[in-house]
Amino acid sequence: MATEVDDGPGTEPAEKLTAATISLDAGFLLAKLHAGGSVLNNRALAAFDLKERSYSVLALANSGLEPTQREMAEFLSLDPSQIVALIDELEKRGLVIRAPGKLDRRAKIVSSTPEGEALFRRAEAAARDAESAALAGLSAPEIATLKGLLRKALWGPAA
Amino acid sequence: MATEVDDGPGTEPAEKLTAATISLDAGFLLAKLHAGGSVLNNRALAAFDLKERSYSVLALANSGLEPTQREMAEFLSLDPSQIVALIDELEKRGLVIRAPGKLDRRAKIVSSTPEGEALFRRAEAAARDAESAALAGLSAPEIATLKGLLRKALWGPAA
DNA sequence: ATAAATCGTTGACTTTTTCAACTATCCATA
DNA sequence: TATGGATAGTTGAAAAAGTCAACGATTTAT
Repeated sequence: MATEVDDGPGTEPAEKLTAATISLDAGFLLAKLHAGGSVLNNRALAAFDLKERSYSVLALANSGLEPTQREMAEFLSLDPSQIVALIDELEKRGLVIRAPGKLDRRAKIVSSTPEGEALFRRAEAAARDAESAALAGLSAPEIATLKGLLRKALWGPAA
Repeated sequence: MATEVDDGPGTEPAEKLTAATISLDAGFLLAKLHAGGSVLNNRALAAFDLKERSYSVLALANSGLEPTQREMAEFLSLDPSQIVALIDELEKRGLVIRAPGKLDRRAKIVSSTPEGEALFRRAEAAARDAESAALAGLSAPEIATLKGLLRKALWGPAA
């Protein structure tokens, strides 16, 4: 991530390079939209002393799905050691707790404290607003279509 | 990014966490699909001693649009200093050249050498295959819709 | 019982990102 | 037509993120 995006997408200064063939590349488009959204997201989450990463960990801890750290790592496309650091931080702040896995005591299940849940609720609302800003160029049905396609690409028709 | 993705999407081992509300978050979906695609992309580009970053710079140099480094930086959501390093590398390999801007001599226009163009053609084909693999879960029309929505979100209905 | 595999953790290492200078050049305007 | 402020590229340093191999504790397979 770097410069650009000061007031959300749509405010860019010309973008003559959109004519380059790389702007038809899905990977590039995903990266660029993600980059712009990240700026807005992190800006919104900073009010809660969270970043995209710690927010997503907090979200999984709040899911009620009792995820292990390993599952979090895989789901978030992060190295297990990065999860350790993120959870250390959240745990230190009293937002999540580690508990030994019920049927596998090697694993640790991460869940949210009441404080963590309260913070998550507020952060979630802010993140939703940031997403709206990042996708302001799309209508509600278009956003639904977009998300549906992304989900299908990731997990197939099932999910 | 990190672990996962060994044979493209659709080969994941369960993904129980898809039920978490964060998997409805556009930012998360964009990041995750991009992460998976990046692994495939970089794997494919490694055969040409390129990474996603250097490939995208090479692509812009091959666009015929005579981009300046600044324009590249903004378009690729990178810091200008990162562009310097990427171009240094490509220039050292004889794939691109810097030329002073015609009407602004501060700016440097980056364009491709014949060698750079030849390499780009081959790398482009490999990148296309990697994209197909990353989006294997979608049909051709769905991919077109997805790209269209991403482009619209970024640049509005025009582009 | 034993061996191999897995989970979380640590620490080292590399890469990427961020940011503040600095030079050269451009632009505005007095 | 000078002069001041902005902008393009570059450099270098510092912070953050990513990669990877090892280890103890535990589980699974034999």
